[in-house]
Amino acid sequence: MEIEPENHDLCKKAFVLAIRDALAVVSGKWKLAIVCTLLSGPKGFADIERLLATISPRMLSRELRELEVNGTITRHKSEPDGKNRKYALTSSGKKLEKVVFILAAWGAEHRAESANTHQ
Amino acid sequence: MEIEPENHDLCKKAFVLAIRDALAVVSGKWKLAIVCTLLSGPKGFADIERLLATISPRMLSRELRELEVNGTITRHKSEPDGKNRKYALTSSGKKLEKVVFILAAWGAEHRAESANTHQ
DNA sequence: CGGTATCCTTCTCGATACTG
DNA sequence: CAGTATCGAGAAGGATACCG
Repeated sequence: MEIEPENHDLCKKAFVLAIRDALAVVSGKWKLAIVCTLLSGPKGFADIERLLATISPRMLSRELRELEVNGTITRHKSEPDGKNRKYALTSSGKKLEKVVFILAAWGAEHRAESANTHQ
Repeated sequence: MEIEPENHDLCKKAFVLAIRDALAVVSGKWKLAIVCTLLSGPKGFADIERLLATISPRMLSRELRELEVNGTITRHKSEPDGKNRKYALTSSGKKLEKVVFILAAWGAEHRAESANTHQ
């Protein structure tokens, strides 16, 4: 992922693809929130549901499925026999922590800056 | 923006607000792309339209307005008399460059990692 | 506990045509 | 050049109820 500064065209194919991949995870009302809950370790459906408080089971189910499909989390049975499942971040998913922090840092700074006569 | 590692609850109010602010800019099909085109300097409507190639004037107009409202870009007349306008990043908008790169870097890594039997 | 099924509303985005 | 107006399709999201 090298981008030459003088090349104004950040719309290079690889760059655009990368951005799109990232946004596929980052966009969606609950995906990042779910990732955040999993940063502290694997969780069950009900755990996440409780942490997010206002999410409906339908949405949680859908978002989990999408995160699983795109390789951000895994779903596995916690007991060999059991019905209990746990969701956990993949190695790639764990690396989202950095992204989340950068995003939040910018968001906070942006909010502060906009507060002062938006300039 | 300090977050204690042992505190699993990244759903803290300030953190969530920051994330939401960031996503308000980052989400939307064209917003980040527009920001990318402006990283190399102020541009006119038609310039951006041409760089993004497939965007409709309606969407460009809307996305520009939203970015302006949320303090990411400014719109100003380039000539004192003129009708020509230029869009430019605010200082806060310029700082998005870092975010974009981190996002793209993660996206590229994620894509590569998912390619290998998704683990 | 860990989800699905159904239904409905709203928001997003694109196409196309037109304006000062 | 720099947009706005209108329309319509489809995706996103929520409420609620129910299932193994």
